[in-house]
Amino acid sequence: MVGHNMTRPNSMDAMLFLTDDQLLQGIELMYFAYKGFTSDPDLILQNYTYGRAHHRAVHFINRRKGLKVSDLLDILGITKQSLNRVLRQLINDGLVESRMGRKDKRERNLFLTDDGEKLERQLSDAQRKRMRSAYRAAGPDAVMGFRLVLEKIMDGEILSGSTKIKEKLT
Amino acid sequence: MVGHNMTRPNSMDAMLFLTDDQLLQGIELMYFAYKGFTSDPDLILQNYTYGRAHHRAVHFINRRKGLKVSDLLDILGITKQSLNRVLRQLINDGLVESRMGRKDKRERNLFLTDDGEKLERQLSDAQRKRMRSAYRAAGPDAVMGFRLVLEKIMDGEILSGSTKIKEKLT
DNA sequence: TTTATAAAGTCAATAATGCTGACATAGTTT
DNA sequence: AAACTATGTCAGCATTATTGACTTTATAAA
Repeated sequence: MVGHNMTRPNSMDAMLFLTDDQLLQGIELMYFAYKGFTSDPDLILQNYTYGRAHHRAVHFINRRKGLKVSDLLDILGITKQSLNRVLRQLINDGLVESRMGRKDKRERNLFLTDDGEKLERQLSDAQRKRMRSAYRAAGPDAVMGFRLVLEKIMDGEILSGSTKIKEKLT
Repeated sequence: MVGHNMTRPNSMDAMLFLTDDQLLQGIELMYFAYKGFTSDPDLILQNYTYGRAHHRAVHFINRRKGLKVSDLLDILGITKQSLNRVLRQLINDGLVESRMGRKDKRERNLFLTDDGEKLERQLSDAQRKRMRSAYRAAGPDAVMGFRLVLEKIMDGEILSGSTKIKEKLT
C-alpha cells in the first residue's frame, strides 16, 4: 500500500482522505446536504400545485431571461414532453410568458411575469438564506473549496448564469 | 452597504462571496453537482428494475448493518409505505435479509445478502470513483472546505455511518 | 391481566416527475 | 418543392413519493 500511489508527492498525507470510508462519508454528505438544500423551497411549493420541476424552470428562466425552450431543455436535461407539462402550467397560471422569437419565429423566448418573479423571489430567498448562513459559518476558504470540489463532481454538466466557470450553451 | 455587516472583521473581503449572484451560483453548483453525483449509479440501475430509492436503501443497510426498519425510515425521511415497497422487492429478490430482532421481536434487522453486497459494491464503486477523482483534482484543503460547507447546509439532517460528525440515531 | 402503545406490514388512492413513441404545425434551409 | 428544425401535444407507462385506514404481533403500563 505505502508508496504505491504516485499521484501526489506526499502520498500518505494527500491520500488520507481518499479511503473508501472517507469517500462514503462524502457521498452521504452530498445526499443529506442536498436534502437540506431543497427542503425550504419544497415546503413553500406545498402551498401551490407546483413541485421541484416548476422551481427549476422558474429559476433558470429568471437567470437567463428570454432563453429559448431548447436552451431550458439542455440545461435541465429532460425531455420536451416533461418540460412542456411544467411550462404549460406556468404559462396558463400567468407566471411565465412565452414570446415568439423575432429572428426565428419558431423559437419561443421565455420570461417571468411579475407574478412569476414573486414566486421566484420567494423560493430563492429561502434557498439563499440557507446558503448564506452556511457560507458565513464555514468561511471564505471553505467556500472556495466547496465550489472547487462541486465543479469537479459536476464534470460534464452545464452551469448557467454568470458564465465564468463553465459554458456549453451558445 | 460598507461597514454595515459586522459578522466578520474584514467585511468587504469576507462578504464578497455573499452577493445574491454568488449565492445563486452556489445554488446552481449544488444542482448540477448533484446531477453528476447521481448519474453513474442511475446508469447502472437502468440494467435492473431498481431506481434511486433502492440504491439508498442498499447503501444505508450496508453502512449500518443490522439497522432497524425504523432507523432506515428516519435516515431516509420517507413514509413506511414508500420504504416498504422498495424493501419488499429487495427482500423478494434476495438482496436484503430481514431478521427478527432478538431483544424486541417486533423489530426487524436488515442485512445485505451476498448478492446485495455485489450490487452495493457496483453502485458504490462508480460513485466513489467520481468522488475520488474530484477530491484528487481539488486537493485536501478544498475537500475540507467542501465538507464543512455541506455540513452547514445539512443543518438538521442526519449523517449515518462513522458517527464523528453528527449523530441523531440512538 | 386487561389495556394501551409500538414496530412492522399491507391495501388503496393520489400526485409529481420522469420516460418513449407518434404525430401536428409552423417556419427555415437547401 | 423537399427536408429539416423548433415547438407543442396526446397517450401510455414507470418510479417514487404522499395520505389514510387497517392488521398482526409484541412490548409496556395501568
